[in-house]
Amino acid sequence: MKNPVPVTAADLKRVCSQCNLLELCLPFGMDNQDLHRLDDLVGARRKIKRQQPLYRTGDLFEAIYAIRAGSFKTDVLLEDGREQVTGFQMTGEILGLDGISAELHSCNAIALEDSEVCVISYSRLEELSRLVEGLQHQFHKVMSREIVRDHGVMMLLGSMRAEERLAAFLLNMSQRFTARGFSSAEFHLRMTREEIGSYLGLKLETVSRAFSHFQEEGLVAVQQKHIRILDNNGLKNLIQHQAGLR
Amino acid sequence: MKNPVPVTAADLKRVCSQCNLLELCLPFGMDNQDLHRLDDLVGARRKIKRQQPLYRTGDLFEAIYAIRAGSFKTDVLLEDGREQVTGFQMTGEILGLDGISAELHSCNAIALEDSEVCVISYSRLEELSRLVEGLQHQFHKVMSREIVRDHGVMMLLGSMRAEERLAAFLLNMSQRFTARGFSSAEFHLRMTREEIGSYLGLKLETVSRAFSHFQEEGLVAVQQKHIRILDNNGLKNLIQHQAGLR
DNA sequence: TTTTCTGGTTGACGTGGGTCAACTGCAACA
DNA sequence: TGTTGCAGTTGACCCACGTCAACCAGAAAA
Repeated sequence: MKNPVPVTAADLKRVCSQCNLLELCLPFGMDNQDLHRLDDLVGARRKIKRQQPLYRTGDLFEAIYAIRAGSFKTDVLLEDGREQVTGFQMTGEILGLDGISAELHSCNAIALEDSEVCVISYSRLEELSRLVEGLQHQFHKVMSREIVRDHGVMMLLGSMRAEERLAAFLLNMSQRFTARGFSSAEFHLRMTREEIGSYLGLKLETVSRAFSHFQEEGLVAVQQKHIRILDNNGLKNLIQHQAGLR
Repeated sequence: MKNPVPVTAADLKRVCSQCNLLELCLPFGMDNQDLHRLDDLVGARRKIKRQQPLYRTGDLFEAIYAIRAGSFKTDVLLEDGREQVTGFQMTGEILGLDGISAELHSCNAIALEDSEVCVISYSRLEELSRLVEGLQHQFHKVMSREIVRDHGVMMLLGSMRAEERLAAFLLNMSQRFTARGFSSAEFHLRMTREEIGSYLGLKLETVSRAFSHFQEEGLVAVQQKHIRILDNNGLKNLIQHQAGLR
C-alpha cells in the first residue's frame, strides 16, 4: 500500500551536517558552524540505476557529485572504441572534477550498481568557498588528492607488471573499504574482470589468471567477485620485490 | 637583519600584468584590474639549474610554481628504484599542485634545463582567490586541466601500443610548442629517451626504435633530440587506426 | 526443471616489446 | 688531438602478456 511519499523528518536531516559519510567527503575538517552553511549548498539528490551514466563525455558541466550510496567507474573512450577506465569511485568520493577545465565533462561516469549522489552546484560551490575558508581548502585538497591518485595509477600502468598491478589494486580497494568501516580482508567487487583489466591496462584473461595465481599462492580467496585477502603482507611484498621488468 | 635588496625597474616589471606568458599561465582570462592584484601575490623568483630539483617528494608544501623559463619533469619513485615520469612541464605551466592534498609534495620536480619559476605562496593564493573570483575560477581550471591531462596519460599507458604512444607524445609536444609561439613542426626535446620511455611506459630502446621507424616511414626527421615533424596527419592516423591490441 | 546469457576460467599459441650487448656519435676536457 | 663518457642506435634473443577458443558457473528467463 503506497501513499504519496511524505517529507519526513529523516528527509530533512539528509544534509551534510547529519551525514555519516562526513569524514570521507568534501566537508571533512570543517567546523560545525561552517558545516551548516554547506547544508543548503547540497541541494538535490539523484538516483542512478546500475549501468546508467551520471554524466557523459561532452555533457555540459554544471555540478560536481558526492557519492552517497553505491559506486561508479569513470572512463574515456577513443574513437575506435577502445575504453580506458580511469577510476572506480565509492561512497564519499567526488565525481565530476574533470568538467571544470572545459565546462564540459571529459569522461563518462557510470554506476556500477544502483547508486545515489548528492548534486553540488558548481557555481554555488565557488561562491560559498569564497566565503568559507574551510570549504575552499577542503575542495582544493580533494582536487589535489585526485591528481596524486592519478600519478599512482600512472606508476601502476607505466612501471608495474601484471600481478603487481592487481596486488596494488586489491590493497587499494581493501584500504578504501576499511576507511568506510567495512572489513579490510573481505569484500565484494562491483566491477567485472574486463573493467579491472581496462583500469590496470591488462586483458580480462590476464586479470583472471592473476587472480587464480594469487589463489594458488594462498594470498587471496577468490570466488567470482567476492574477495578475501588471506595474506596482506604477501601482496605488499609482491609489489616491492618483483621489480626489474618493464 | 639583512640589507634590503634594491628594487630595480626591471624587477618591478617582472609581474604578471607585464608577463608575456599571460595567456598560458594562471592569470589567463582575468581582467586588467584583477591582474594587478596578482602582481603582489607572485613574489620571489627562483632559478633552478639543469638536473636540480625544484622540490622533492616529502618536502613541505608551501607554494606552487609557474614556469617562467625552461622546463621540468615530475616523477614518482618506488622503493625499489623504479621511476615513473608523470609529466613534462614547460613555460606557463604550473607545478606543485600535488602538494596541496597532504601538505607535502608527493613527487619530484626536476629541471630539464636551467630554468626559472615564479613562486606563488599557496596560503596567499587561497586568500586572494577568496577575493578575486576570476583568480579562483582560473585556479580551479588549472587543477581540473591537470586531472584531464592525467586521464589522457592513463589512456596512453593503458590502451595504446608503443608507436601510438610516441606519436601521441610528439603531437602533444608539437601542440604545446605551437601554443608558445614556436614552430609546430620543428622542435628540440629537452628530455632523454629514457625519460620519454619512463613517461610512456616503455624502455628507452623501444622509444629509439619507434623513432627510427617513424623516420623510415617519412613521418618525422629525427636527429638526436631535434625533431622535425614531416607528416602530422600520418602521426594522427597511426593513433586511430592501429587499434585492436592491448 | 531446462534454456539462455553473461561473466569468468583455463589452455595453447603468438608476438610486441623487454633484455642484453655491441657499437656509434657527439661533447667536454686534458 | 686524443680520451673519456654519456646518450642514442641497432641486432639477436626471449618472455610476459595478448589472442583465440573451448569450457564452466551462476542468474535470470522460460
